[in-house]
Amino acid sequence: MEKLPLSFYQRKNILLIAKELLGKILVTRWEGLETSGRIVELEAYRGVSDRASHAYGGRQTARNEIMYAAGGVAYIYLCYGLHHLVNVVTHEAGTPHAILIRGIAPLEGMQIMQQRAKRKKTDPAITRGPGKLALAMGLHTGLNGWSLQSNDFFIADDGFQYPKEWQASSPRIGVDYAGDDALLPYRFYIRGNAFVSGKPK
DNA sequence: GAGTAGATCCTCT
DNA sequence: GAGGATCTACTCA
Repeated sequence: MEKLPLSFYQRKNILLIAKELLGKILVTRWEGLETSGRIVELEAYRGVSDRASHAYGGRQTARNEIMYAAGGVAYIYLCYGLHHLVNVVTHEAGTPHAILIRGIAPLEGMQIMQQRAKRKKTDPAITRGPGKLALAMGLHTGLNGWSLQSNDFFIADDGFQYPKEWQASSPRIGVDYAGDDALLPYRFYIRGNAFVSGKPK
């Protein structure tokens, strides 16, 4: 299992990177507790020309500043006041591209995730959906800007690949406010996987 | 099972 | 001062 190199994130084609991230493994190791999961759903946010992106029109604020950094770091922010959402920054420095991780299939540390989620009802799908996923993996806004080359939070490749016919794309979720850009097929997911958010198809 | 209200707070206008 | 890259739980059927 190998950590993805900076060169992987710093390529310019975010849609290609997003597709290639499907099937990769997201790993965190906080305080000796390792949790990991295979990425099965994500969305691309293509910087200044994408109305759904925080950086649309070249906006640069204290919150999204990290999107302008060189690829290979995490962009984590708070949404709706209570959910932490995890993004991977891509492209070279100065171009605010990011990929939102929306769903993973747990591999290691399932019990730790359950504990972190503190669910009333037992729910196996605690890593389905961006908010829950961040909670289960122990990710929060304090980790904004974290390098994915570190040893406690990174994405790895174990050689596994989902068959091409399982990979699908669709419009993104929850971005209706973005007008025509809400229709762009920038969401990539694994067809039929239980850890993909939204209605099963 | 489907539809919806409420939570909750940071960020930008 | 408004609204958001969400989720849960409650209602009604």
